Amino acid sequence: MLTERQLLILKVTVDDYIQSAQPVGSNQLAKKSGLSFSPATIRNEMADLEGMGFLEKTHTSSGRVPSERGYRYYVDHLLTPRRLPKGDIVQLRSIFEDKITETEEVIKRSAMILSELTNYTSILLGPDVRRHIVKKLSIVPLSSGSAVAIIVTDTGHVENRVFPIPEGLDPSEIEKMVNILNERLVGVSLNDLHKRLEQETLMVMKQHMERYGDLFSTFRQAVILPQEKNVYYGGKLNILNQPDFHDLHKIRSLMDVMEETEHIPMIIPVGNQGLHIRIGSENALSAMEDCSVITVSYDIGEEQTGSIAIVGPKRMDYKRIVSLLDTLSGDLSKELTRILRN
Amino acid sequence: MLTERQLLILKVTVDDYIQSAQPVGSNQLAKKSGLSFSPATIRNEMADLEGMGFLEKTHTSSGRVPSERGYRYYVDHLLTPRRLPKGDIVQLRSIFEDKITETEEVIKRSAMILSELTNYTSILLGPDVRRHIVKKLSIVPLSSGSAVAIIVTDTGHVENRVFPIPEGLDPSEIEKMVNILNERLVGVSLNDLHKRLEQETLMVMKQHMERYGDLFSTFRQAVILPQEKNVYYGGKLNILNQPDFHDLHKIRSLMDVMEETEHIPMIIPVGNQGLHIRIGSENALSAMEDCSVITVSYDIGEEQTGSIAIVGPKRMDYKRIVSLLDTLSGDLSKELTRILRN
DNA sequence: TGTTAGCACTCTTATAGTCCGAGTGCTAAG
DNA sequence: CTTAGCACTCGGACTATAAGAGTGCTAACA
Repeated sequence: MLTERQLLILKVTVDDYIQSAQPVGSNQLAKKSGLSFSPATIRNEMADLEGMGFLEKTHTSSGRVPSERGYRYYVDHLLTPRRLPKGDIVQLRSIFEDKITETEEVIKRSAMILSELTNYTSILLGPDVRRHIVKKLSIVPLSSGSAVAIIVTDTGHVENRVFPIPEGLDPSEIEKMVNILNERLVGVSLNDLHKRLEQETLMVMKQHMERYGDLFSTFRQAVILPQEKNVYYGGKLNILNQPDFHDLHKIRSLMDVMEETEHIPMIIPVGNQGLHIRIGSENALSAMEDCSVITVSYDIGEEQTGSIAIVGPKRMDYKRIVSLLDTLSGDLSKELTRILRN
Repeated sequence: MLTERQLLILKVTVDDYIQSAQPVGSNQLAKKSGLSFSPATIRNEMADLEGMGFLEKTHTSSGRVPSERGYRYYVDHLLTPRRLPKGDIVQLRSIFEDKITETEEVIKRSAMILSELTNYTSILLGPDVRRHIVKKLSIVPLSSGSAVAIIVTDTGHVENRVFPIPEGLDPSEIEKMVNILNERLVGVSLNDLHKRLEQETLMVMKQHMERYGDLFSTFRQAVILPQEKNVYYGGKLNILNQPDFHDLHKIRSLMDVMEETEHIPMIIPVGNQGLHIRIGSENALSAMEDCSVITVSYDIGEEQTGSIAIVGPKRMDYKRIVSLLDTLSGDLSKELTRILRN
C-alpha cells in the first residue's frame, strides 16, 4: 500500500535521521540524497507517511522524525543488509586471534570489541551454567571448621564455595566422601545436582553413615547455585556518548536496569533463536522505552546456546548492527563449538 | 592565627554548604545557624576567610563556597567525629548478620551497604591475592587436549584456568604430576608460585622426565596470575545522583577511571594504613579533581590488609563518612580475621 | 575598638519580547 | 501528477528588564 516512492522516501528519511540525529526536512533531503523530486513533492509524501504513522513531527513546523512504527517498517522491509567494511571484520576476527582456550574469555572479549565497534552497550550471555555437566567434585579442607567445595564442569567452568564442616572430622573421612560424591554425581548436570544430592544424602543416611549425612547436607547447601549470572558487558558507559540521552534520570534508571542481572531475561528473551529487534516500547522494561535492543543467539556445541544483545537508542544504526551481530554470532558459534570439542 | 569566631564561621559555612550544595551567604547563615553575630559581622569574617584562601566566591556578589584549602582545614581541624546514628549502625551490622563464611562475600556486601548508606561510590579492595598461600593444586582433564588447572589458597580463594595439554597424555601421568606439584608447592605464596614452578620445571627436566617438563611449563603459563583484581564496587551509578556532577563528559571520564582496575592504585594508595582523605586536586588522577576520596585500611588476620574507599564530591559529608569508615573498618577487621582463623 | 545598620552596587536567574531560519501546508500554475 | 510560490508556524538565539540574594563599604553605635 506504500508506493515505491514513499518507500524510498521513508528509507532515506530514516537513514538520514539515524545518521544525523536531526529532524529531517524536505529541502535538506532533496539536496543531500540524490532524490530527483522537488522538495514540495517530498513534502507531500512525507505528509502522507506521517498520516500513516510512519513519521512524526517534533513540533508543528519541524522536520520529520521516524515514529516507532516507522522504525519497525524500516527494519522489517527496508533493511538491506550491507557487507561489513573490512575494518570491522578485522576487528571482529581479532577476538579470536590469540588462541584462547576458555569460553568465558572469548565471550568477554566479544563483549568488549562489540561495544567498541558499535559505541553502544553490549550484553553477552554465556551458556546456561545449569546445563553444564559435572566433571569432578572435590573438597579441600581449609581449617578444622571449614572447607571449600569445588565443582568442575565439562566446559572447564569452576564453581567454588566455602562451607562449614563438622568439627574434628578426619581428612580421610572427607576423602571417602569425595569419592562417594564423584562416583555418583559425575555426569549429572548442575541443574540436577541439588536434587541428586538430596537423594544421595537420604541413601547415605539409610545406611547409618550419619557422619557423612551431615557433610552431604552442608555440602548440598553450599552448592545451591547462586543464580549463576554469566553475563558479560561491554561499553556500559557508552550510553553517555549518545546524544539521544541527556536526561540523567533516564540514564540512571536505564543503567540500573541493565546492571541488575535479574532483569536480563526481560532484555534478552531466553530461548529465542535467531535475530530479533525490539524497538522502544516493544521492550518489556519501561526504562528501555527509548532504546532499541537487537539480540541474536549463538551456539556452543549442539546443545547449548548463548545470546548477544546490543542496547542503543531507537535511532540505532540497524543496518550495521545487524550485519555485525550476524557475523559475530556465526564466528562465535564456530569458535566456541571448536573449543568445547577441542 | 584564626580567631575562635573565624573557626566557628568557617565550620558552619562548610557544614551548610555540604548540606545544601548552595553558596552560603551571610544573612542566610546568621538566620539558620544560631550564630549570635549580625550578618555584617559574618560578612567581614567571611571576607577575611576568603582573603586567607579558605573560602571562595562563585562570582562577585555570590555567597561563599569552601575552597579546597577550606575543606582541608575543615577536615584537619574542625572535624568532630560524630557518633553514628543507630540506623546506620544497624545497617552496617547487617553485613554480618547471616554467617557468611567467605571473605569475598563479606567484602561484596560491605561495598553494597556502604554505597547505599552514603549515596556515594564505594570501592573495596580485598586482601592481596598474591600473598595467599597455596593449599592445594589440581588438574582436571576436560578432553584429550585440554585441562583445567585449579589452585586453592588458604583463604578459600580458588583460581582456575583452562590450559592445553599435550595430546595423548595418560590420566595417570597427570595424576603423578599433580602429586609432584602438590608435594613441592603447597605452602608457597601465589606470588612466588611462578618462580618456583620454573625451578621445578628445570629440576624435572634435568631428571629426564621430559613429558612432565612440557606439562609443567604449560601449567606455568596458565597460572600466570591475570593481575588479580579483587576489587568490589558499590553504587557505581551514585555519581549520577550528585547535584555536583552535571557535565556528562566529566562523569564519563570519572566512571571510566574508576572502572579500570589499572587505576585503582592511583585512587587507593596501597600500603597506607589508617584513614586518609584526599580532596579535589590532591588526588593523583585528573579525572578525580572534583572528587574527594576517603580511604581506610582494614586487617585480615595479622598479615594481610584490605582497603575501603569512598568516592564522592568534594562537598562530601566528611563527618559521616569518616565515622562510617572507622566503624566498618573495625568491624571488617574483626569479622574477617575471625573467618580466616575460623 | 569591635559591631552593626544602612545603602549602593553586582551578578544570577527568570521572564518576556524580538528576530531569524528552517520547515510546513496549501494553492495554483505547469 | 509535479512543482513553484507564499503565508504561516515554531524553536533557538539574543536582548532587555525586573527581582532577589549577596557583597563591600561607610558611618554610627556601644
